[in-house]
Amino acid sequence: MSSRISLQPLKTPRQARSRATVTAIVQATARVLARDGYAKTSTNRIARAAGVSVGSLYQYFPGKDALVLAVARGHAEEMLKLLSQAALETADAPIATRIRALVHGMIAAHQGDPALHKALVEQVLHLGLDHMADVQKQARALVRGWLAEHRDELLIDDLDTAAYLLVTTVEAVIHAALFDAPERLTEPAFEAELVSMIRRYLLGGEERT
Amino acid sequence: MSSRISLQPLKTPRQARSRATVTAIVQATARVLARDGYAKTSTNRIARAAGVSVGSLYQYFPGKDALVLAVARGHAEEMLKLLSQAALETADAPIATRIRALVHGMIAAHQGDPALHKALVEQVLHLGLDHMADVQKQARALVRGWLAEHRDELLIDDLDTAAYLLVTTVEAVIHAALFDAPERLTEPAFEAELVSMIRRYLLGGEERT
DNA sequence: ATATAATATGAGCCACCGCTCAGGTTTCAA
DNA sequence: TTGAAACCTGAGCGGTGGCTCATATTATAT
Repeated sequence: MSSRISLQPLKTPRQARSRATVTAIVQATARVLARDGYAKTSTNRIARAAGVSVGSLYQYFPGKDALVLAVARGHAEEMLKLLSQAALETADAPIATRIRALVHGMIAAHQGDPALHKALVEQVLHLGLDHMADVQKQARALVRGWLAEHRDELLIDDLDTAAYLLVTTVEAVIHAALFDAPERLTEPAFEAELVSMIRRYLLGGEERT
Repeated sequence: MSSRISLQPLKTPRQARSRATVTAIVQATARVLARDGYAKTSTNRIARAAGVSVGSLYQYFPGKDALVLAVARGHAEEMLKLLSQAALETADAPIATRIRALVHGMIAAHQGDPALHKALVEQVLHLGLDHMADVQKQARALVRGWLAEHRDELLIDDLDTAAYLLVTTVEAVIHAALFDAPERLTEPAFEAELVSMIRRYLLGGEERT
């Protein structure tokens, strides 16, 4: 199913000039993706937006997919950093607070450039998730570790499945909202409800919302 | 953003022969979508797979998108039917049972043709969700009504937000699993965990999984 | 200063895609 | 039986997209 074609950059730039070219191309990819959406994103367009010729583009990237993947990887790593940072900052806070912080962070991270996120979700599905498998694995490991810290306070037993479910749920729900009603992401009610779903899943409790 | 172009079929077939052609085309669309994925799906391919000429195709559908939408709509309505049916069949059962039945039904419905579902998710994102908005609205209304039936037993207050969150979560989680690990859908642990997340969200409770 | 490697250019090839249209075949009603 | 309407056909048009390659420019090493 998933192509085994390498999507890694081809030649690694040696001079400062070419390194600038490469970053310009990646940034342009993000811009075009955000502005024109998936369908209208072409290598020629990207090259033009980067102020670079198509030839240069193909000197460093094997094709369109590699570019998109590069952008997607960058963003995924941003998310990952954000996640671990939020976990660190709330290290001593009660669990409920930590949950809120994590969910809030994830939602906030998607506010920035919704159009880009939409295009990326679309494209990543198209390319196949296996190219992002490692990043997702890291995210799950992070959450799993965090669940383990609070193990005795939690209702769940199977930490692996729980971590998978949590990561998937938060990501998927945010993405879904992004697509069919971006303004919902800013509504406090939405965030609060997602938080309380997770909180009750992990902690139980009879308190109403 | 979203095109206002009508995606309805153009001419309505009058003779039995042409009705057969139309259904053959729609079915072929589903097959090609499932087999070749979004990228390689073209009108010529669909026509060939349907044993029909492109010309015939364009006599009944304004374009590629209309075809995909027709398939997507069909599947969405199947889901809807399945949902309301499951709700009816468990009308007198305790809530926990109903939750399990609904989740199980949704998961089971995606077992059939995972590849087709993948392609559809991809395509629907690509076309814009607004074309499916009515179906999703119906689904939310259904769940909302079902929540209202049990209102006094539930911890939630804002039924609308809850319904939105529930529909989105179940759909999104299933789709996510479909993409990065289809076999997970068959694991009982996965289903059980999703069920208990929802159960505790709605009912609270301290019982462990 | 000069040779060599690294980098950049962009017109254009080829393959494919959505879609049309002029002309054939089948069905139906009178 | 016959004419009109419904239906089907498929070569091919216009367009685009991914990608290459012959050539030009710039950096580096000696």
